[in-house]
Amino acid sequence: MTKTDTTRNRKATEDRLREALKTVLVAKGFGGLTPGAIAAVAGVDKMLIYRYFGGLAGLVEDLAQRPDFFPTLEEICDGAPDLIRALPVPERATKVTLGYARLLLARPVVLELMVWELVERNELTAIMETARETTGLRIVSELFGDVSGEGQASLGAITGLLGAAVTYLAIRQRKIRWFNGVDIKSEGGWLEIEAGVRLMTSALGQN
Amino acid sequence: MTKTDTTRNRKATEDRLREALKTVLVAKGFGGLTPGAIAAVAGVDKMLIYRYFGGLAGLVEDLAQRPDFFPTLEEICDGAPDLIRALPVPERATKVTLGYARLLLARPVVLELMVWELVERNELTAIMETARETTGLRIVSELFGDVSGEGQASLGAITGLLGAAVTYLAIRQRKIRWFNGVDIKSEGGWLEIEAGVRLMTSALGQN
DNA sequence: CCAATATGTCTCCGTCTAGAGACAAAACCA
DNA sequence: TGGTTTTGTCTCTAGACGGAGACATATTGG
Repeated sequence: MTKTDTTRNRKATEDRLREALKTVLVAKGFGGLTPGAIAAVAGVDKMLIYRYFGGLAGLVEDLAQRPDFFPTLEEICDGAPDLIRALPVPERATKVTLGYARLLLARPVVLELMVWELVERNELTAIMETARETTGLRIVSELFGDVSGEGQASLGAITGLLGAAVTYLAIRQRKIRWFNGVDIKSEGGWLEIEAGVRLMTSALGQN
Repeated sequence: MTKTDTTRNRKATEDRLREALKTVLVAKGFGGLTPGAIAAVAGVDKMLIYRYFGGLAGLVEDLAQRPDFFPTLEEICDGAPDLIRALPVPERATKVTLGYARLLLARPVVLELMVWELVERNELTAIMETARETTGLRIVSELFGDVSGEGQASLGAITGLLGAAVTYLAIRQRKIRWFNGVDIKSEGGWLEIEAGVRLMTSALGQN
């Protein structure tokens, strides 16, 4: 008889801890991410975090390395990368940038980990950072591999600027509504941003 | 006889604490910013932070509200706002964006406080945030007040995107060298970024 | 059915923290 | 000079933290 009970069930307990990790991250931020807080939310003893995951770092790493955690190429393209690749470069860059932004806005846990990367470098943030840098480069090359020699500017710098901008705004809107007069917590604000991105990408791919 | 001694001199002690605050902020980040750590660097007792500044919040506020702390309009324009205002919009936006970025890169303490704003909202970050939002808007209006109706995109969204991008990259380069294949810790990387900004601003002001 | 193992709880320790309060000594002032 | 104020140090409390270890109980396998 297979166990689906919730008592004395390791898998279920591990899942409770994983869920509690996300809850605590969003509620208190990474600064309040303590074994005691997670265990309290999960309703178990904090010692199980050490026994099952080797500690807090192991638990976070387990979460961050799930394939569905960080935005993927498929998600950014809404499942149809070929449709995106067929677009002219300015519209392609706009769609990808905003698609990425929308995904980030819908993933508060990811945003919290991305802030953590900006604050300190430890075993956790190092793992997340290298993983995402390589996948990020792959996504750019798969979506813009045909673009080359944008005047004096490299492809990495251009896509990086767009990605940096929306990443910053997505992170910032968690705590602060206004940035430079734009309401980054509202749908209208992000429509303004989309128009801005469209304008700034309009010069792309015209060499 | 005026006191310039360092013992039993309140003003000198206050300055030691102010300097120690900056040292600790850069060395340990805002997470390690404790009264004990600051007092240890300053070589005085932590209780003086409470007595002279009303606590840690007062000390940080004292630092952040110095007029020469955050980048000003004059600094961004390198002392000649009129020269900047006379430039065509694309070059103006490029120069201002990069000038702002260079100032941030040279001010690690400011960067640390800006990360803090992204992480949590407390009495300190609230003060810094509102102060900088208003001055930021003023700077944009003074430098780009003549620009209006950029197609569908608002001025705030465009300058906001540029500012957000370089702010994120400046914050990120403290801990992580690479972003999207660009070495944001090197001068060469920032020259790439400058070229990218120039390309993206080239469509501005052509309506 | 009984022993071995897996699961979960509990207590304990050493460390760090913010901050109050008592105290000592130097400076200032009448 | 001697009292008052300012400047600085020291001790103390109360709480949170990571994490080790002992312990209790449920499950499983022979």
